[in-house]
Amino acid sequence: MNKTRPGTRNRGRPKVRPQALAGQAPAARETPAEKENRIHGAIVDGVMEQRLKPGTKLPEAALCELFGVGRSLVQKVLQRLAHDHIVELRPNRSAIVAMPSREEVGKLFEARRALEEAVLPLVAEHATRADYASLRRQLRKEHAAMHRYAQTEWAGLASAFHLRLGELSRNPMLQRYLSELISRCSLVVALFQPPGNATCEHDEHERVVDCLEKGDVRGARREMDRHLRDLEAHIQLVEEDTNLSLADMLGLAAGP
Amino acid sequence: MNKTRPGTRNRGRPKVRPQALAGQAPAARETPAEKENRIHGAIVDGVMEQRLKPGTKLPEAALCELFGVGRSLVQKVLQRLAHDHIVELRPNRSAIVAMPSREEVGKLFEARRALEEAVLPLVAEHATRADYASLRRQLRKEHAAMHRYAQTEWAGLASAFHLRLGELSRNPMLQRYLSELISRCSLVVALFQPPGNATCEHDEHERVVDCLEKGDVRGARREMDRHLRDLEAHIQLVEEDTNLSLADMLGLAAGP
DNA sequence: TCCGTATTTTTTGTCGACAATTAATGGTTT
DNA sequence: AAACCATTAATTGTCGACAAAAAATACGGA
Repeated sequence: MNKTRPGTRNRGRPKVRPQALAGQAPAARETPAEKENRIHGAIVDGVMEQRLKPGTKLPEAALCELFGVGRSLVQKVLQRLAHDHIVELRPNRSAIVAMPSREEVGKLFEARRALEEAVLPLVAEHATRADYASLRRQLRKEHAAMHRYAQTEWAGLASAFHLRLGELSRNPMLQRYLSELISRCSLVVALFQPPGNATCEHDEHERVVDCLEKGDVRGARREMDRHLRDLEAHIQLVEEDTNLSLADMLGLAAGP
Repeated sequence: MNKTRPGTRNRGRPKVRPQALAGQAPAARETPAEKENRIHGAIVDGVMEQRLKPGTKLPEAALCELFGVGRSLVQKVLQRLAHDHIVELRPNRSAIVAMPSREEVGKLFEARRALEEAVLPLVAEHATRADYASLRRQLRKEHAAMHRYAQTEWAGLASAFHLRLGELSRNPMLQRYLSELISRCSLVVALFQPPGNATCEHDEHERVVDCLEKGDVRGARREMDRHLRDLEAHIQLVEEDTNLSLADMLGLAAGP
């Protein structure tokens, strides 16, 4: 089901380029946690910016060389990524970038709607006037980016809005779950959305804030639900294959 | 090598008893995943049944000997437990059983209420008559256990009810989040509830099912909210220290 | 006796080595 | 050629070794 072209064998598969990490040398003294976050972040960024497409193999040895660390660390990071559903971890096989099925995507958005709505009452309960002001400021930036056609930036700001709502719930657990779902959603949105075909949401975010500020939680939930269904409706499935090197996908290409 | 003789300066701290794992010998051929689950399960059980109290240190070396595995596996399991917030992982220190603060407990229950209510509409949407029947059957068992004063069994069945609702939502992500929150709640409930002082919930679970079956989602949510607030209200904070051995806490005491 | 410091012991962080498993290759037969 | 099986190569699973960090202990002076 995966192999769309049965005839082609091992063509331009992602290969390691050992000198790639020279450009991104690790900082002077790095704490263990920083090391781990550097690797984790590099992979997450690669996935989010579509350099690492779903199904790409991530062999431990390659990552070790690219980041200049041992396998223990790489394994720990992969473990973490697997828990966030960013990579898929199969026994005795290379880890691969997660490729959610259409059904999973449906469930994913369903879960996100449920959680995002569940968070709104808490936001309304805790948010101060200053919080709303900062939300509005953020929305202005978002609008600006959209009209500048700065797509990646806009995408980032758009999910930042939802993440901020998670913060404003003042509940660490719900916030964490929500961020997880939002990340996964941006992943599939980025994935299934050919560049240039951005969902041009008018001001659905604004409407949510309007309702919240009026104290109309019910209305806010309704708007949010609509907004998220809109988002889901605009994605479409495409699958392809490139032959970039793994180092390139990770943004670790050697400098000039 | 390791000390084989009882410590001369043993102040009753949890210590390792190497022969303890003889009673719980690993099965003939164990797949890697099974191995991992065995360890994970043993610790989870230990925590859930209050043998492992919050703050108990879990040194890697001790766990290695107890379960007869290397440190890699133990580390992986600890990592996983940390992600579930069952243990706390501090850099360069032993992992300890998680000890949630009072505030965290509050937020925890808040999150659980939010999620548990968010799940109910989906349950109402997907559940068949057969599902409700099986729910009722489970409730009868629960009742029976309560009237038999089988506390641990009852506690297990009670959370099984909530877990079942998670299943019936037919949404893997929400189900996972909910299980996580439920586990943590049972942890603190078990923790803060002196044995014998069980919360005697009358039939709050039944009422939720009643509403669901009538299609009254709103009412179900109200009942669930009340039920969970009741539960939270009955816990109280106590902290103490025992001097059982780690092997005992893990239920790995030597056989006959 | 109490407190701050030096030393020893315990414990984790990280790595490479070897075994086990899976994928890739090559050769043989139909 | 295509399918099948044996062999080789690539990759993960698991472990113990060593170094670094923290804790526990021992020591010396006020």
